[in-house]
Formats: sequence, structure tokens, C-alpha cells
Amino acid sequence: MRLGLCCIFREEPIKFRRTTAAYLARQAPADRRQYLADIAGANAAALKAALVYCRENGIGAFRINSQILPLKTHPAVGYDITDLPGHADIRAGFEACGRFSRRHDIRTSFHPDQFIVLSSPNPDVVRRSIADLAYQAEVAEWVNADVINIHAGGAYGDKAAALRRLEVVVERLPPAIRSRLTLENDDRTYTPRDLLPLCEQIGIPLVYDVHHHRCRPDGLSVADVTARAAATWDREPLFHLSSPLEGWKGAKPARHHDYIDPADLPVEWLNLELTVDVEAKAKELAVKALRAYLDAGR
DNA sequence: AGCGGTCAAGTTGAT
DNA sequence: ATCAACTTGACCGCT
Repeated sequence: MRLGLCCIFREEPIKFRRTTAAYLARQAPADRRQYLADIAGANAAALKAALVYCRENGIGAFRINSQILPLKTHPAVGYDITDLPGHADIRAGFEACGRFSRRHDIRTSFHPDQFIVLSSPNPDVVRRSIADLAYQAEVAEWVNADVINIHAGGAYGDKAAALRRLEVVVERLPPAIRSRLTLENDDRTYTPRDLLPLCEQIGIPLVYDVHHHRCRPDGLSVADVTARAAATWDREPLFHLSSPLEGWKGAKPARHHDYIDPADLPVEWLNLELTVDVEAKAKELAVKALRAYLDAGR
């Protein structure tokens, strides 16, 4: 089982830079481009450092923050990579990450945030979402990321209709997005039971988040969803795991704990060829702790 | 140098 | 009707 680290580090001094639209808007255009170029270059270097850390610590996957090129598609201060001074070097930095990822078999992925909604009845929301996915797909090409994982979005009072809209949009996506796109069950709206039929029908892999499934049960067992979700993948499946902050009987079980309680790791996942992204607030420490637990148990 | 308010976006559900 | 929760810090203006 390959364990994955999500986006950031708790103790290791590897940081990704960001900025704000308000700040950028105040800068003269040339200053703005240079500032963004500095951030992009720094983030390429940070990604390389993250991948090296993963390799040296037995971490087999890394999720890349969707702000790796901050505000890339912002309506007022968005930019093309070729607008940035030194853009060839910036791109080369990301491509070096891609070669490292291939050579050392560190799987990388993207998880666009909640604003990316392909099922929205608002065409402008969908259009802007696709623009953001296109940016992440471009970086994914550079860095050898095989997954861009999103949620199914809102229900708008009619889940079936929303999923039909989603299907239409997905089928029209450009190949760089479509070939990487995956769907994940969430903890309030779309369960595995809702998503599996669509995933099976049009060939979108399901990222099975067992914590969300436990927060929002749908009558399917962990064993059933594990098998059906794994079958939606034409490559190594990617699943998500976390533990509840205050236990399963706490007020808000959806909130994530610092670490993974090994009891939350489904026994059905053991001995599968699988990537498990560890969604735990102690980040690399939690991944290493779970790794140690698994290695000790063999 | 350190502190704290603020940060693009959508949707749901708790208050 | 409003607002926190999603991810969670990092940034930037101010002292």
C-alpha cells in the first residue's frame, strides 16, 4: 500500500508560497509579473523538495496544492505562464519534478477545491471551473500527475439532474483534463451509491473516501464500495483515509484528527495495490506513523 | 521583527 | 437571514 501526503508539511521546513488578489492588483504590471514569477519558481523548488522528502521517507504519493500557481485563472489578476519573466525556467523546474516523480515512482495528484463545480446550473460557474481545471491539467502534464480529483458539487434539490449535467460537461472536457479527472464521494451530498453508477457508466475513477462514507452512510458496505470503486480504475486506485478529531461519537466527526487511528483503516484495503492519501493534520508525521504501524504488522 | 486580520470562487446546513 | 465548514496556512499591513 502506497501512502500519500496531502499538500503541506507540519514540521519539515518546506513551504509553498501564495499571494492575494488585492495585493497583486496594487502592483504595477511589471512588478506583478516578477512577483508571480518569483512565487512560481519558489513553488517549483518547493515541490521538488517535497518529492525528495517523500522518496527519503517512504511516502509514495504527494497531493499538490491547487494554488501552486496562485490566482492563475483569477478574473482580474489571472495570467498566462508565458506572461512571467523566466517562464521557460519555471516550466523546466516543474518538468524536473515530473522526471523525479517518474524515476522514483512518487505518484502526484491535484485536488481542486470546493469552488470547482461541474454540476452547477450556472454556466458561468462551470466555465470558470473548467478554466481552473485546464490550468491544473497543464501543470499536471509538467509534473506527471495522473489524477485531478473533484467532488460532484451541489444537489440543487435534484441530484439525478445535477449528475446528468455533470456527465454532459465531463464528456466535453479536453483530454488533458478528462484523462485525469476523478470523482470523490463527499460527506454531505454525494455518497458512493450516488456516484458509482455514473463512474461505472462513463469511466470516471471513483476516489473512495471512507471517512466521508462513514459520516454519510448509504447502505453500501466498505467492502462493497472498495471493490466497486477499485474496479472503476484503469490504474492503481487512489482512496482517502482520515480519522475523526473527537472520535466517531464526537460532535463533528467530519473534522480530521492529527493522526490516523489504525482501526479506521479498512481491513479490505490491506493487500490491495492501492494509493491511500492520508488526510490528517499532522501531515508527514501522520503518514510516517501509519507507515510504521503497517510495516510493524507484517 | 512580530502580530493579527484577511484571503477568488460555491454549496450546504447549523444557528 | 447569516455564517461556519470545507483545506489550512501564509501573506501583508501595521506597529
